[in-house]
Amino acid sequence: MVTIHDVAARAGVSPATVSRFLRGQRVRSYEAIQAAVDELGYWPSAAAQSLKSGRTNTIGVVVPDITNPYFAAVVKGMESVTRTEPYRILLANSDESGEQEDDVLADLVRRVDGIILAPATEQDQTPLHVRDADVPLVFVDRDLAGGERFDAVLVDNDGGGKQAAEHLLALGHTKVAAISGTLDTTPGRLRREGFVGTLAKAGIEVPPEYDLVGDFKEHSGYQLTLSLLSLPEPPTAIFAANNLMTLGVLKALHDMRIDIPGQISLIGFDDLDTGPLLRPPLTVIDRPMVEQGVLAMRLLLRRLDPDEAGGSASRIVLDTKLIERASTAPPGGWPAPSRTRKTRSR
Amino acid sequence: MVTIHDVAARAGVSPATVSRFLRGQRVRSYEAIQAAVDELGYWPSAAAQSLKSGRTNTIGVVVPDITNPYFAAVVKGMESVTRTEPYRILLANSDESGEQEDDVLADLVRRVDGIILAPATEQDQTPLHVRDADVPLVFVDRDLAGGERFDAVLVDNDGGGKQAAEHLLALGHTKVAAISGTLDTTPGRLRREGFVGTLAKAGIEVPPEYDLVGDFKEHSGYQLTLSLLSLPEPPTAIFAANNLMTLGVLKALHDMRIDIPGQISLIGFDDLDTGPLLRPPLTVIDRPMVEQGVLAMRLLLRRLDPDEAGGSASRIVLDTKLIERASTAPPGGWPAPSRTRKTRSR
DNA sequence: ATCATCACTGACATCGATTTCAGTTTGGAG
DNA sequence: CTCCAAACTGAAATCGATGTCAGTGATGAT
Repeated sequence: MVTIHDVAARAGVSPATVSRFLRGQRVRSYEAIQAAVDELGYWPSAAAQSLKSGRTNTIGVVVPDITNPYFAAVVKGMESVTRTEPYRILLANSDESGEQEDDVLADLVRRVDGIILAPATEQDQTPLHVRDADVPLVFVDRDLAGGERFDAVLVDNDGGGKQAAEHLLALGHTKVAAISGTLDTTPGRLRREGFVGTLAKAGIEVPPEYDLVGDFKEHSGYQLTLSLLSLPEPPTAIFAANNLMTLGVLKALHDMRIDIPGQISLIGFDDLDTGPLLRPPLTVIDRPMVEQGVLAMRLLLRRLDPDEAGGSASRIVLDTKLIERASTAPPGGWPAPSRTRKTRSR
Repeated sequence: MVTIHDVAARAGVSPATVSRFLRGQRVRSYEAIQAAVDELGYWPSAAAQSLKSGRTNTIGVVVPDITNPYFAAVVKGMESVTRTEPYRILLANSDESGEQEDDVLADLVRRVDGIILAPATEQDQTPLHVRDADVPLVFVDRDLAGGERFDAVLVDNDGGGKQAAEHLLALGHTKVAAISGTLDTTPGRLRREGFVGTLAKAGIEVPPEYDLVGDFKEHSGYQLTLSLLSLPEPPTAIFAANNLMTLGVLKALHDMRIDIPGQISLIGFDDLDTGPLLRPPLTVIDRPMVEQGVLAMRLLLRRLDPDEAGGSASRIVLDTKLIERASTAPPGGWPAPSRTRKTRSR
């Protein structure tokens, strides 16, 4: 490895002068130094720089599942911000597991300047210890109980659940099932509350056998749908609380040859690239994805900027939006009460 | 920040002894040291360790687009391997651009112990300079001209193109279009060659207006399909060389109200989670995804293991597999010649 | 020619952990 | 009780870059 000493020796100056030159200060023998740098192909050691400066120029990003298109988009948004900065992203999967998250965080705090986290559960307090290590922490997608003093980029999950419920109500559904995500995550809990609560206000109770809880993974959407179909009286509409579970529901309905939306309407949370191309095109609650990553990374970089750091926590909450496609319709072929419906496809 | 000196002071020993204890050597006052470590919440500084050891315990991963489900799956595979190792993944997007890739690589070589790369182009020689920095390099998905001396995990792209062609031939198609990926990437070039070459051997030429080249992104699949449809004589089948372009084709065909496979058959390369759920379920050339990431990471870690390093380059080539679904059928409703077809759906 | 000023330079200490080397302590044998 | 080998310990050097500080050299004014 070629060090700053080698460059200094070849240029006939001291390492201090080479260092000054590299940091843009004026130096008498800059030509000789530049030549030495080029000829030796010198690049400063990141480890040595980190040790001296206390900064790693690295951001830790922990998501539950990078193959979930939502998180992939969020990470891409983050990446687009760091591209023009000296920062890089250290990526880790928690696999929706609190323990794995803990392990990974313990390791990350030693290596990064800041962390963006989508916590596996709301209850886990480990992430708060990250603060002890003086590593700024930003939440994205999911919040933490007691995490109010941290920056966060969230969406209005409750409002999204409400939009889904109102859509089904407007179509005239009364036998409505919810497949929620893990209830100790922010989106799992709030989407359900928004959905079930709105139905309750309209006088429609979701009975326990319709009020199911999955784990945000495709398989649970599939399984829970099968259990719904085995009920003596299956629902006429299903709300699935994230993209992967929605796919699971869709697969199960296909496998059981259920007509959508003829027999059962399906509304999901989070749009998919393939959303408009599915059988049938999915009605979903959509939200900004790439933008969430961009915002989260900007918040974090602001904390890392010595001029701008400090200040109270920024808690950004983005709005969700209903995208009506063809997977929802009035129940049992009955006409929708008092409302014109346009089926949209992108 | 609490250092090894603080621990040493509290335990009444020298830093050297603390260091030895932490590395598992026998030490007289291990109880006092352990207590001091716990009470102070000491974790060794990664930067200092890297400086001393010359290792960062970090692997750089550069892919063209993390939102492509294929690459997301590959990265997940890599992650599953590093989980049980002390290594972490530094992720970067090249966005299919050689220049961005160069920038990122120049930065990465200073920070990582090894790099896994899916090169943006086959021609770019920059990655070879990575070798100069003594950083082991493994290719995944895509190869580099002159990169034969590096480890690589690839698939039989040529064979995959051939499978696609044979499938369409068996169905009786003669007016067949190909939407290839960038031709200066391995998969772009080889999939086209396998496809066009196989058709040629069967006596079917793909005329220039059917022989189109996209950029692996959805939009190009969309645009090129529109251009195919505007021809006086559109093809009866389209082969799209990756998942995203296939979606673009599908959207274009939907938007133009083309019946699939009635008017045009579509076969893609790379399966999607939603593949079986699309309108119609897609016939594709499939290949291992997560497994490719696993294999690539294993190869790299082997190079990094001082006991096992060395040795000549491992070049792993995996097989592709045809998955027949409903997006392909004989042209113009004609019956397939001499072959029974089963439509599979997962 | 002399001196004050400014621009630049190099020796050295530093960041935190590890390793070497020259001790010191311990335990057991005699 | 003495001595020796084995086990353990701490001071100091090291990894590579950078910041401090006490200069050295150049420049301009008188």
